[in-house]
Order: sequence, then structure tokens, then C-alpha cells
Amino acid sequence: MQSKNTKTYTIREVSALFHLPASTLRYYEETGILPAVPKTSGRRIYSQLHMDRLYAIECFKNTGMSIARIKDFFTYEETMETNIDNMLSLLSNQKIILEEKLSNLQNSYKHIQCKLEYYSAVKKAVDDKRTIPDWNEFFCK
Amino acid sequence: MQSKNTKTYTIREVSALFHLPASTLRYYEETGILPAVPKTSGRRIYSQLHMDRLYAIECFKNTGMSIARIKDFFTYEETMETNIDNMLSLLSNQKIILEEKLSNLQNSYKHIQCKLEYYSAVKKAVDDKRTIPDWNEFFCK
DNA sequence: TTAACACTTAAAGTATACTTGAAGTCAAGA
DNA sequence: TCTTGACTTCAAGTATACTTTAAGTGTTAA
Repeated sequence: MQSKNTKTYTIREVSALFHLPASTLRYYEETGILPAVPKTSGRRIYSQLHMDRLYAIECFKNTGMSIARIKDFFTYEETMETNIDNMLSLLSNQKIILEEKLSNLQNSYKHIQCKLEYYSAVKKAVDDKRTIPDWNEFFCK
Repeated sequence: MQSKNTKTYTIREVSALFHLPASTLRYYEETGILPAVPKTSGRRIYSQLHMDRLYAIECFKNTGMSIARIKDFFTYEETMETNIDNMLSLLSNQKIILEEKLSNLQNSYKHIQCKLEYYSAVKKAVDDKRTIPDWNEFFCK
């Protein structure tokens, strides 16, 4: 999880790399999901540790985890010896949620795809002054 | 998109079928994403039309569409002749967003899977009093 | 006839995740 | 030295999507 990389980043660079406004980076730090960023004359200097953490945060956010749950995870991670079971149950729970999410998303994708095909056909029919096709021929085909 | 099905449903039944609280169903109606539900002695009676719409709403919500955008879509749908291009662009936009979402979600799934495997191995190592494995052997393997 | 129950409305409240605003600090260039 | 620009803090504000509350109404069982 760690790296020997000593490269550092300004808030502006991190902001650009993760497509997150500076205010959000400060907010993440405030909530504790991002560890305290050391400062040089008041300015934040991010290290690889923070970059890795931000990557993990983005992952967890993608899966729909709340800030509070993300915080729980990192807290468990820091005290691994006593909390490994908590981490494992949090992760496997999240995995199940994620599997359901993926399956829903794939269904929704098909649905949008169907609608797109249907309305493209409708548009063509209108342009060609033909009769408008029937949705049932497109739906779940 | 329509059905000749004349079966009707109480708010309680719809609530159970879609796993949505009654308050949310009323809220959807209030926002206009669900068309006005006719009432018998003050109680809502949902028809197949509403069920189909709720299914579509769930789909769109899965893809991350906001209530406002969902409303836009249905508004375009109702005035299809003049708004088919708006609908098509909304749908194809949403399709792109969805493709990105799916790919992110699949990456996040892999990441969670990796972490789950890693911490399972850590747990085993701790139980067996062996040395804790290195994350880099598990990460993105 | 009364009580219980399942619904109703309208308005206010809540949770989450930021975002904005005001006022201040620091380093660098003119 | 002065100004500019990019940051800083802290508190308050905002957007979204509901959820809750209080008071009321209509059907049904005792």
C-alpha cells in the first residue's frame, strides 16, 4: 500500500490529477478520510501516500460507499490487528452491494440502449413519413 | 411503452413491489416524474402506466440521472415530434456516462476484490503466526 | 356509533456531500 | 516596498433527494 516514491504535489496538481476541486480535497482532509497533509509555509504538500489514498477513496466512492463508511474502513485498516474481521465484513458487504449495482447498471444500460434504438427508428420513420414503429418490437428484444 | 393491462395497485402494493416508501412515491408524483395518479375516495390507484414509468425511473436512477434530468426526458417523450433530437442527445449522453460508470465500477470491483483477498491472507498469516504478506503481491495482479 | 386503520396534504425537517464567502497569510516579481 | 496571486481558515450556505410531522378524511370491523 506504500511506495518509496518521494514526489510531492501541490493542491493545484492534485486537484487537476483527480478532477476534484481544492475545496473537496480540504473537505476530505477535514472529514479524516484523507490523512493530514503536511504544510510548508501554510501550503499543503501532498505525498504519494495521499495520492494512493485518494485513488482508494475514488474507488470506494464509485461503489457508492459514504464518507462515513470510507472513514470506518481506513480506521480499521490503521488498527488492522484488532479490526481485521471488521474490515473483511465491510469489504465483503461492499462486494455484494457492488455486484448488485453492476447487474442493475447492466440492465439499465440495455434499457437505455433499447430506447436509443427505438427513438432513432422513430426519428427515421418521421423523416421518411412512415408509420412510427412499435416500442414492443424494441423492448427487451 | 403502453400495455392493455388493466390491473391496478394501491400505494402499499407499489411500495412493496418497488421497495420504495409511500412518501417517495408521492414525492415522485409531486416532482412530475410520475404522472398524476388518479384517486378513489382520496386514495391513489396506480395503473400499469405508472408501473412502467416507475420501472423506467429506477433504470434512470441506476444510471445516476437526477430527478430533473429524468423529468426532462419524460417531458421530451410526451412531445416527441418536436423533441426527438433532445431525447436522442439526452439518451446518447447518458449512454456515454453509463459506459464510463460501468468501467469505473468494474475497476473498483477488482480493487475491492484484491483488498478482500489481501486482508483474508493477512488474517490467515496472523492466525498461523506467519509474516504478514505484502500488498504489492496482491495489488492489480 | 365508535374506534381503528390506512391513507391523505402541506410544510418543515434531515442527511449527505460538498461549495462559497470573507478575511487573512505568504512568497515572488516590479 | 508594494502588489499580485495562490493559497489558507472557519463558518455559513447550497443542492439533491427524500423523510417526517401534524392534522385531517374516508372505509371497515365491533
